[in-house]
Amino acid sequence: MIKCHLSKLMGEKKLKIVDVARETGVNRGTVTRLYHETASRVELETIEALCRYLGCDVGDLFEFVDEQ
Amino acid sequence: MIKCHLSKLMGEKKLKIVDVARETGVNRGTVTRLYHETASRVELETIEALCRYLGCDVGDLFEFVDEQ
DNA sequence: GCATAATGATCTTCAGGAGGACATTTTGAA
DNA sequence: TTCAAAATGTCCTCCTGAAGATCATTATGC
Repeated sequence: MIKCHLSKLMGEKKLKIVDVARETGVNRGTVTRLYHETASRVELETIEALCRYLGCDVGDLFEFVDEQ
Repeated sequence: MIKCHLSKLMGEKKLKIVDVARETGVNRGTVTRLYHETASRVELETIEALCRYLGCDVGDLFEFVDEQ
């Protein structure tokens, strides 16, 4: 599965969902879905905005977890 | 921007688009879009299949390139 | 206690990926 | 070189889910 670490990254910086949505321009519903890992599709634009805002790379945000 | 290194990864292994599509179960059109970097949205399921098949992590497949 | 902010949940709209079909190009064997 | 099969590019339709807005509920702090 692909694990999204947005909640962890946000937690480390004590960020709120509204903060991330407001500062990145990404829709709040989208941030919420990624935060709770209920998203199954992502816009590359969204990934870019989050990486830029969080100062991280794609690999920090998403991780491939092999669970055969 | 978010750069997709699928073409590079495929080139290193001398893989064809059909190979990747057939082996991963991902639609050929989707592989083509990622190969030519014309995709703007990705299914997490697709990323998972590609990572598993290529034996790489998400960060190897997608890279955040800051170009302010 | 109350006002404000934050979050969760739901609905509609719509862009674009998924999947399939067809045309064209490339490849390789005869 | 010729021809058939494979690979790729392109176009079309369908359908999912992000985007955006709104409302109800919960949390925060003054």
